[in-house]
Amino acid sequence: MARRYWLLKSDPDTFGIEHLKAARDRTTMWDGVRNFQARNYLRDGIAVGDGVLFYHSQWKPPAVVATARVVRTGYPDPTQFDPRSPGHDPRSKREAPRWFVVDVQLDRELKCPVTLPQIRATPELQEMILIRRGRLSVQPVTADEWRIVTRLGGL
DNA sequence: GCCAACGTTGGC
DNA sequence: GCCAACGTTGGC
Repeated sequence: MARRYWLLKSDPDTFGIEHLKAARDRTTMWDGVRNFQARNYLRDGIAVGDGVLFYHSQWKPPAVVATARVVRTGYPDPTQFDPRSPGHDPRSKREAPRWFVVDVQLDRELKCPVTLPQIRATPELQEMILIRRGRLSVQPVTADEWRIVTRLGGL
């Protein structure tokens, strides 16, 4: 299967590019997603080797800041079983987990972040789910969109 | 911090 | 199966 592309949003106050750079192997488990549509992509859609646009949400302005690569896919989010975790979900059972994660490894930091206003202002990017439908923290990106965004970012 | 968009939940 | 209530997301 051809390599596919995704955009993953994270609030940098919780987990941002600086955290990822500091992580062991520059790799992190992408936990905490609690939206079913996003969950389905994490569980069923994303494959090892797929490309990731790392996006800082809740930032001024929000922006794509780096590319990353998927290094492990589709396993249960351990935080859902942890009563002390903010991600705890009492409805999750070990044998029937509700929430899933992938592992991503930092690839390249963009030379200049590609901001949401910039994306909105780019005619070729009008079909991005980021624009068409907000509030989805895991979303597919086309190969064309990937190429345009990374180019705007100076890669 | 507000609130709009959207999805899930649950009473009936 | 409808739909109002509720929770989450995320731009502003």
